[in-house]
Amino acid sequence: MKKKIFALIDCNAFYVSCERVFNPKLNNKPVVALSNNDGCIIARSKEAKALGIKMGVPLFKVKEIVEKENVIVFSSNYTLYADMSRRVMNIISEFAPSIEVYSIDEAFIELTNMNVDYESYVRQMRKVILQYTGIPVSIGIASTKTLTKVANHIAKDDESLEGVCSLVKHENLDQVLEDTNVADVWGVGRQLSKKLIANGVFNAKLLKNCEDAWVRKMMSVNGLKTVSELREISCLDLEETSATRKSCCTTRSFGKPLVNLDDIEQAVTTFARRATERIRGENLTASTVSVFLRTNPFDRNRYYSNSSTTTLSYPTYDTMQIVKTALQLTKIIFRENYKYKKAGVLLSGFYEKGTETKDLFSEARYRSPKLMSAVDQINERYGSDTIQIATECQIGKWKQKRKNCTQSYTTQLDNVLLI
DNA sequence: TCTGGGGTCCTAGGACCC
DNA sequence: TCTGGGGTCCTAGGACCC
Repeated sequence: MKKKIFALIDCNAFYVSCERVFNPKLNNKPVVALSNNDGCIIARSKEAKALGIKMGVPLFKVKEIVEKENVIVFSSNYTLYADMSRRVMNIISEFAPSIEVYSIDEAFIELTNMNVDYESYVRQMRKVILQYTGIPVSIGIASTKTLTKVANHIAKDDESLEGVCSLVKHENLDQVLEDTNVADVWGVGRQLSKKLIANGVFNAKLLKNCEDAWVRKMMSVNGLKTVSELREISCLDLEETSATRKSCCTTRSFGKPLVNLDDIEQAVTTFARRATERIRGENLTASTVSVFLRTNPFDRNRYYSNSSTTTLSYPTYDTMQIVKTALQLTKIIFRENYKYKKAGVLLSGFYEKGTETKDLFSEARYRSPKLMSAVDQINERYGSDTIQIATECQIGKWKQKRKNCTQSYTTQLDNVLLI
């Protein structure tokens, strides 16, 4: 069988890079971007990494370094990041016959049947992405997706490679794998790496040489795929057509703990509305609604967490219907005298709109599409959350912390920079 | 004081069937 | 003294990814 060729394009410190595009003064300075609610650090510039700031740490734990070293801190601006991502992905699409957008800052492409010199071809792509968007990327090339991940790490770590690393005709792949910690292999997370290391499997080369039966027992079927891919046997194809999703969840931590049912209902209403708007945008109806509530899990003294799920008597994308259901579920699981920190609404059991099983009353139920599409159009034009459900329309006590957020430079006309 | 959000997949175990 | 075998489906929990 002909060897396949994949490339993985990964934006460097993506959120930080987005901020730098619109504020070049940030170049060469330590910069970090935060998760929602200004909780954890989820993107770091090279300079911030060099200060020892780890991925995913809560901001308050590195406060000293941040203050002492003048680290510049941004609240996350997903509107901006999503739009910049779209631009990067569009450029990548022009360079490859097929693309899998794997996350907001990553994409796989397949180069198998392209009659080009892979390395110089992706270098050209890298140059164009930087020129058109200002976003620097790293690219790994290899014969399996798992190996492109390894290649990508090397491209990021070794500056002499100028952003591109190919393992396609690498003389000593085994040496590369030996230098790769087992925990850094794609598909090996915290728990698995602990187990593997306890069994003497420290690096990717040792993992590659494990027996299949042992791997199957240790890491289940997906582990077997990972190991095969380390052996240059491609098991994971490019997933171009994003399969219709199976669930859609909107969840937030609250800016401060909530005690009253009223306040929580307000938040749940917003979550249910947003989730419904999202599935409506994908032309799906949902048949199952779940709500969950929980207190702060870091405070074990008075911890409470619960969820409740119900199946609707018919699938719908009607905001009012889903909000009503979500509020009923909220009342079921709510308990007095707890400080709630987080809640969420999960929709699932999807149907493509129109493929639901019809019954005698279907027509009567579908009286809302016109109203829903009017709402969607208004929100599209004037900004999401322009039209809300009445219970949301007070000052939300649950609103998140977002101390230092930049503007929507690329999606709001009045936020466009003046030069 | 302060600890993200959004997904997918696999497995084990229980309920149920004949 | 002694209690089958083979199957499906569902769910909760745990693992992984970014």
